[in-house]
Amino acid sequence: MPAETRATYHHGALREELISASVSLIEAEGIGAVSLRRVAREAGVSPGAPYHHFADRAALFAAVIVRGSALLESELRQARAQATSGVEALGAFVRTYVRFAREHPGYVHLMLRPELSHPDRHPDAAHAGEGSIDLLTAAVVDCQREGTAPPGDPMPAVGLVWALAVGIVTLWLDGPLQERCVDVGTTPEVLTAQITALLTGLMSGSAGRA
Amino acid sequence: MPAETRATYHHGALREELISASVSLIEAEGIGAVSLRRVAREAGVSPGAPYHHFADRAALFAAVIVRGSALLESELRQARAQATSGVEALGAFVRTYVRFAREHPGYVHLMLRPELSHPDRHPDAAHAGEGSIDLLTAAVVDCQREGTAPPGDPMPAVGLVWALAVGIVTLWLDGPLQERCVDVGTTPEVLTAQITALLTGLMSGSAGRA
DNA sequence: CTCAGATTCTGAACACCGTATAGATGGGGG
DNA sequence: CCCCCATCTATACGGTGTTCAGAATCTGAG
Repeated sequence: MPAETRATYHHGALREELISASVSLIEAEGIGAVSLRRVAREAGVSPGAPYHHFADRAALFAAVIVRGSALLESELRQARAQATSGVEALGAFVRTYVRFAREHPGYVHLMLRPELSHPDRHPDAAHAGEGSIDLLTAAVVDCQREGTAPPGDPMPAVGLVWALAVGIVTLWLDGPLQERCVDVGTTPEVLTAQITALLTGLMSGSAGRA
Repeated sequence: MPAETRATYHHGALREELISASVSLIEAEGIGAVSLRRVAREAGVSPGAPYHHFADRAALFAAVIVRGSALLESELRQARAQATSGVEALGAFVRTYVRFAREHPGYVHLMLRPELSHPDRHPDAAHAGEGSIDLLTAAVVDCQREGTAPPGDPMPAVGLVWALAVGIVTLWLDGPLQERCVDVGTTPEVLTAQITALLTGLMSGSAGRA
């Protein structure tokens, strides 16, 4: 079943291996090195083979995103289960996302480049992250129950925490945050305090509607 | 001097027009539609012509980034001049960045995709954003003088504000923030409160070193 | 004004890319 | 057992980044 000049004519698990090969290739040589032909070559098949499993290149990348989002969501769910309060869960989410991006940069690089997966044509990729957003929303609602987030529409707070995580991850993957700043992923109590402060800011401002 | 089947054999200002055409093309058809040949065609010139002004495709995109960063920096400088405190300046920075991304998405899309400009091979693009970071750092130092940011290394606070801005802009350009959340760019007092709260969190935590 | 040299652009070429198609291969149901 | 059909190969087409020889034009020195 593995690659490496396989013996059988049929691959057996080409679809899954194309997804894995994409992730590995991004992590080894960067997103700029990823092409359908290259991924196929890496899996030991001809350039046309992927088209029996994916409609086009964007569909392959959409499948990578679906897999990565499921992985991330399960880690986020685990992080929330270990948290003892909504605010703690939010801090854990950001830390978990940053750690996930460091451990699986291939998935995250693709998640952050929607032009490669054409979410408008591949709705499964567009909706892949919704489970994670639901978790985030639930944690914000917990905060509202605990009085640590303003009542009303939780979406502004969700968007802000989400943006903070995406920003940290982006700057991390691109390099500048690694070079200039402290490793935010390994200082949980500081980050939790920052998330708390963020929600406090949301509370003190006239948020909820704007 | 304009494009559109020019009369003269020599273009006259091809370098600048290639940069502008890149930005326009991104804004009109998205980053996926941008290729060197297409940009050259848009400027009314043969595929080989750009190579007399740029070493390769990445060099053209690096020049776009340099121009966009200068534009952004001047707007950030203006925002800081109008602020009456360090914290207010930080809020103004984030709002200005978000507004800039909405008004000039072509520049920002390229700034957020370093694999297209190869910053390692084109150091001018790598250092293009440093002026803006210096402004951000100066504002954080102002906060430290005002007692609204913790003393010591300002970089953790700089990184956090920077990440927040990048995250909001990324989610905005990619769509999800537009669909789900409130327009954070038009609610200055709320955002300022959030930045204040962020710095308060940095202060209360054991920040500065980690 | 003339004309040589440097600069800018064209057009053809190369390898690689995404994608489509026709045909070879072989595993699974009658 | 054998035929069907999903899977894979081989090949082809247009588009892309890049190179290069040569044509067109600008420049400035005489």
